[in-house]
Amino acid sequence: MANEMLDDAVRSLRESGVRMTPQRHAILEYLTTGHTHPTADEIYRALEHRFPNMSVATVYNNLRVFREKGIVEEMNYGDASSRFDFVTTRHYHMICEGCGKIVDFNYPVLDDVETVAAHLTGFKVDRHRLEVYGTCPDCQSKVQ
Amino acid sequence: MANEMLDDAVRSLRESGVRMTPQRHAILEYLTTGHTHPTADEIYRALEHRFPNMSVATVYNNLRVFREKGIVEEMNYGDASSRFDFVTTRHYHMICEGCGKIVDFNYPVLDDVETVAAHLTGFKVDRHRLEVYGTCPDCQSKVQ
DNA sequence: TTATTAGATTGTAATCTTTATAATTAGTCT
DNA sequence: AGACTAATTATAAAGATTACAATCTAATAA
Repeated sequence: MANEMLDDAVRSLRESGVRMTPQRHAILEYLTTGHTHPTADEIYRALEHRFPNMSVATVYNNLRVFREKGIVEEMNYGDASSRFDFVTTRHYHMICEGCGKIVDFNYPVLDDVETVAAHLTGFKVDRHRLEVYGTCPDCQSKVQ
Repeated sequence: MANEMLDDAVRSLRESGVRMTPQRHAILEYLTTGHTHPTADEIYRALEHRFPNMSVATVYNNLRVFREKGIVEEMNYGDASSRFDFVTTRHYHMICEGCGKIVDFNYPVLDDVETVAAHLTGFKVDRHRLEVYGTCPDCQSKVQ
């Protein structure tokens, strides 16, 4: 079972002159294998047994590179640390205010907002970000 | 020229049992007089000449109170510190990726997104947040 | 295959933002 | 005015992220 997302990312990075190191590859692998929305520290702790000498700075450096190349999206929500999401298909985020859980959901891309916003502000629009906040089913049942 | 927004905020806070101190009043005043989207530190520095003994903690404490009461909105965007926005009418934010400038723009509230998201995820929806990123006119002319 | 070189990693310290804590001060209510 | 309780202050601490210099290594080509 090949990991196409991983392969694509590696290829795309190589093509733009980014070297592939074992640590870098492992971070990409982690992001593309079901681990959604981790923090930098979560990635670091998940990989430190494979790379006992890896520095936290390496995780941050790579996440910055990936962000700059459009491979991952960085999210700051609330007061916690940043979370990083491998960019695949366009989706938005539903965030639980109780436990911080993040769930993806699909919705038609809001192109009209970008058009209107560009017209009103004079900005050259690049992208937008939408997050919906609420209470997840687990936290709903806990409160009752 | 009275500041209605300020008066409303003070009244609403008083009614919910929040005491009005000179520092607290000054922070509200700052937020309602044309200073949009400041950081906690910007507020602190703007007021320290009037309140030489004021602590940074006071600014943070008050911003938390205001946020809990729905008087201000806290925004974390990018890697910088939180910015705080006095809540008036519903609006969204356009953010410049070049210089960090934030401009408000109005757009019909995206109720439908909340409904769909609630249906897809099972969350109980509370609110949403939308930000558009791009390049402001100033930065556009600089780049050329 | 080896040498080269620019980029990547490491380890650590430093920075920056935000929160915690305890003591003091000061609004608000009666 | 007095009492009660919240707010402020000052400081320390925590936590996340970045800076930096030294070392290492992936990619390239001889």
